[in-house]
Amino acid sequence: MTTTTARRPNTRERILTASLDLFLERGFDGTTISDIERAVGLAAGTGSFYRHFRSKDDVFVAAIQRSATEYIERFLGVLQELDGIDDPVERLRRDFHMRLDAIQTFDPIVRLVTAEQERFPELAKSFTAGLELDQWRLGWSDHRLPGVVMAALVGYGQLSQLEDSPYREIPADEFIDELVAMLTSAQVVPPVREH
Amino acid sequence: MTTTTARRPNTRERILTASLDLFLERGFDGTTISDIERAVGLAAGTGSFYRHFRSKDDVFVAAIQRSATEYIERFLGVLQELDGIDDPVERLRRDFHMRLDAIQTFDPIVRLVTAEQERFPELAKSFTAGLELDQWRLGWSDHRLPGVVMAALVGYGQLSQLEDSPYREIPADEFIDELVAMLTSAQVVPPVREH
DNA sequence: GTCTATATATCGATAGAC
DNA sequence: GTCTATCGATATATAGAC
Repeated sequence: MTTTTARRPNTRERILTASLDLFLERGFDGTTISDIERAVGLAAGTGSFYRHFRSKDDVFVAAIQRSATEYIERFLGVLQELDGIDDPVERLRRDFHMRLDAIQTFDPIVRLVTAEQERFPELAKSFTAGLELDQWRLGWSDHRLPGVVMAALVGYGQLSQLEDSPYREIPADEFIDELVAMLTSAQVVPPVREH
Repeated sequence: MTTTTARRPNTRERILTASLDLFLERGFDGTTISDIERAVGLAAGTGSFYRHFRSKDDVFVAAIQRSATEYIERFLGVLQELDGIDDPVERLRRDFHMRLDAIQTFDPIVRLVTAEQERFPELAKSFTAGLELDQWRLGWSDHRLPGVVMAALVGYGQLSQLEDSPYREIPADEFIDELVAMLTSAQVVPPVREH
């Protein structure tokens, strides 16, 4: 019903998703405009791409920012969902699963951004803003366990994605259950959030 | 005293170190031969580089492999040094410090290699061979704590290098001491190595 | 909105004079 | 061992026909 650009042709959207895949796979320099055109069904080598984006830099920034938005939205969504859970232990478990999912899903994108952060310095902030790791506000001096547990979760997220890592043998459920058990037995189950 | 190539002119060596810095900073594609020539004092744009290396791929592989060698040598050196320590707790502490140091020092290089692993698949193995994370051979089914602790160490290594991370406030000494304390109080202090 | 054709620039690499 | 000059390939981006 709008008359501007939301009509129908989603070529721009398809370029956005296809180019993100290519950037993740081959990096910024390793991806050519022709690659992007080919990926969305346009003839490679022709400048058809430029009817949808002004430059290669443009589509990179747009693709990353779209991911960052999606990331933060998912993060906040699950966080809201968590508020409906009464049992603090179960809430903690779900919280860990959500964080692990976020780490594993968006890790490649974060790596891409950090790899290209000399060229696009402002993009790095799009992600660091979303993930507040010290949400509990339990300082290191008060209790050490939460800090260790959170680090372990991040470490597991990294290690379980490595090729020959023994952590691939450990299911995420079990690892998280162990972290939750450590916290509960030490009686350190903080309120996950307060609004 | 040899007559082959070990005479004096260290231009090759200087290219090696300079190009590694450039690759780390700008990536493989982002670094040009002219950049390398300029960095070592040769006239940019002339092919003087090619009197020392046959191609850009060549210098990349050589630079990475040199780093991998240095990495493994340091790793094994500290490991040998560790054998001279009788107190198992102190040995564990030193072991953790060594691993953390390795993680933090070589993390940028590992990131570079993984980013470029489509172009140089064989290089990825240069590093994974060195760092055996399940050295203890304590499986997850036997004891869970060592797996959690090792993941925490890796996670701390990553998190303490992030810009705005609260983990920057936690000294490595304290974090490692906490991990060691957790293991000792649970009476899980494995022999770090057997030869 | 897509293609043809092309301008412009840069990069990796080589041949050859010094 | 370093520089001059250059080839060939490929990349971003543009102008214009359809």
